[in-house]
Amino acid sequence: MTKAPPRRAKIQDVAEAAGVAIKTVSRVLNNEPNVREETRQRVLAIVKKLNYHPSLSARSLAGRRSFLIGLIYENPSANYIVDVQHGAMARCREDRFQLLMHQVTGKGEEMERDVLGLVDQTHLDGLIVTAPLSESVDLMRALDRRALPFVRVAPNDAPHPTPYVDMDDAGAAREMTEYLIGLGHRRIGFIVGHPDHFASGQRLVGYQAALAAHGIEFQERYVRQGYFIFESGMEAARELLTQADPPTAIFASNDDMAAGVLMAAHELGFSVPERLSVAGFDDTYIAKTVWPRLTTVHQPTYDLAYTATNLLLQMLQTGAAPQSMRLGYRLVCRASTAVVHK
Amino acid sequence: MTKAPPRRAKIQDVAEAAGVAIKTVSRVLNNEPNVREETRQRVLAIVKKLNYHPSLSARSLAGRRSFLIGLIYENPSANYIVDVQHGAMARCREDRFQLLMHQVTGKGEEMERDVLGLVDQTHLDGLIVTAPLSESVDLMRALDRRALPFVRVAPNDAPHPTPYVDMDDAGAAREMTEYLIGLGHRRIGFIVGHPDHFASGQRLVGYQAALAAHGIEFQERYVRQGYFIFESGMEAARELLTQADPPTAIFASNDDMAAGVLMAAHELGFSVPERLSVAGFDDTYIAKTVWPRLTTVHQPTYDLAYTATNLLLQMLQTGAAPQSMRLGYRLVCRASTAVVHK
DNA sequence: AGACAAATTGACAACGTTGTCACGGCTATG
DNA sequence: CATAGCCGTGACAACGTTGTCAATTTGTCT
Repeated sequence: MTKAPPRRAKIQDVAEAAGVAIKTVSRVLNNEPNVREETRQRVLAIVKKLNYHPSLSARSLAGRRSFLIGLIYENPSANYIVDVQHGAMARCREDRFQLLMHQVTGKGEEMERDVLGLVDQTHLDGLIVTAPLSESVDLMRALDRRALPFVRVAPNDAPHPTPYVDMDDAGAAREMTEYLIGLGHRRIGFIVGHPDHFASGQRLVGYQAALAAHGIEFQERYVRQGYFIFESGMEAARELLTQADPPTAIFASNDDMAAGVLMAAHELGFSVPERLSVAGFDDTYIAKTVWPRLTTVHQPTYDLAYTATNLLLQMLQTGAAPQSMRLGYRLVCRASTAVVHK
Repeated sequence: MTKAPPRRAKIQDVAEAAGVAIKTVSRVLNNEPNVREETRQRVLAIVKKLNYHPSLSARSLAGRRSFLIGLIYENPSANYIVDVQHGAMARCREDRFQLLMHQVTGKGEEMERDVLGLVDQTHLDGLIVTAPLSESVDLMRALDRRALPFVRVAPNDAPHPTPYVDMDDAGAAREMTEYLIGLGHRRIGFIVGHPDHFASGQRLVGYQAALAAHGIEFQERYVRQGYFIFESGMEAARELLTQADPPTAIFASNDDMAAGVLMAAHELGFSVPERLSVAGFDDTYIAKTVWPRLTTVHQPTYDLAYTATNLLLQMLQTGAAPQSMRLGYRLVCRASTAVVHK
């Protein structure tokens, strides 16, 4: 019954079985040139037969790289970060890299220590930095000092030679605002995202640009500061809706806050979308599960992460920094917005 | 300006600076006994001064363990899995283990190949298996064959010597059902969870037990099969609500499905909780963001994962399988349930 | 003081790969 | 027909730790 667990095959076993030197096996496994096709096939057959898998540790030690990539994030909504994780994971699998997720604790120096601790302990080959961590100049400098390749899934606020992947936040926000204007709305509330995020400012810029383009006066009283979380959206909406001449539409800088707006609207008796239109941003899972379903900007979260990981792997292989990329968005019109009420 | 990136300190550098052998440094770093306190302090000082961090690869290679733990999951809701991840991550950090998340693709044999591929390639020290993967007897056997320690975050349906961490699904479901009965409901709909999950059956058992205890006849027509996702809850609720004598309350086996029930109720004009009470299960983020907020069972997701990881690390250190554990739940009564309408 | 046990330390060989370099055989070139 | 160069291959030394075991120091008991 109890069979001793079979010893793991090592490169030597494969080499002996194939009648070649271990170095040749190594060459085959790493797709190095200068191996005769016949030899390559013979080795591959044995590898399969023995179910041989090279030891990550040995490879790392000898090859001076860990095949480990880090993904650091601060405190995003679960739906968002899971998409990011899966995008990065998918790309890593293609090249047999492993992904180490790391939720960063603290701010400022404490945050830096946390990240550098991870980097030092695990000897990562590269790092994927999500917003708003990507906005810390100090962190980027520290990573440079360690000569650690990294890419950012975030808009490039502070110019840095490192590549990044982003989307046109300002353009998307402008388009959404224009959509609301097109529905006849003139008093449009806006809830700003977390001040630590560069994207927050960009989305505000887009909102303002749309108003200006349509000759609508920008009014401070229709703008509130939020923090990308549900409660902050609810709170902001309460303030916006309880003033005289309340907005007929509210555009929140992400879906979580937009869901908060819905909650406040329900509490205050504003029916959506009859008396109040609500728009979100991101198109995360929550947008489809609240009632009414949210009109929002679809952000290609999965693809952003996949692409960022792709750039990072390119960097590791070529040693050179590839071009940054900007991915597209698209408006998703659902049930939370409608033509303005009389 | 451009300073050559300083070579990483290695154990030899520490040893020389401290005037001891590398083995002594190794002993200090691994908290091994038989090092004089004075020596220990001297070494630690140098370690700090040089910002020395042992190489994971070298440690793994020499020590024959990877300090890597896998966490595999299938396709759970984002809110749930993020809690699991963070619970496991927190415990890993305490012992300087790293966590490798892995979303499993496929079912049956394909799923097994996927998991074993991960295990073989990374040479994991241990694995955390979440439901419903934990229900595959074949997978568990395969892990045994590889002599890989693992724990399950799931109820123990198929007895296996490996420890698990779970909660009392049947008891919780029974309590929630009794709460609804206490509100005067007699026609209580129930949406079963995904059939692959053992917990689904347990929750149904709890529902049935509550009905029986209060002399309420169990009726098939008030029960529908769901799949733990939003759409399936919505679909099931549509069916339940459009029959003659529809239920006055619906208990969904998780929050995502309960949110779907709310959506269906809105569509069909059933106001919640006035005409229909709705209860969920899990107490994930979604329960607090839908309107009305969901009455649900709080499941200690984070703690389940933390505890499971703790058991796994104990296993790795002692070599023996520790006791399985059962954690507590609690009813969270919010706005989606009310006394039955006339 | 001497003898023995325990605590502390070090030398050296693993661990399983990849990098470097050398070697023989073959092909193309003059 | 010699010669240079490339291709395919292998021998062997890293890589930076931990495990083993022997050597040395320290402590304890007569």
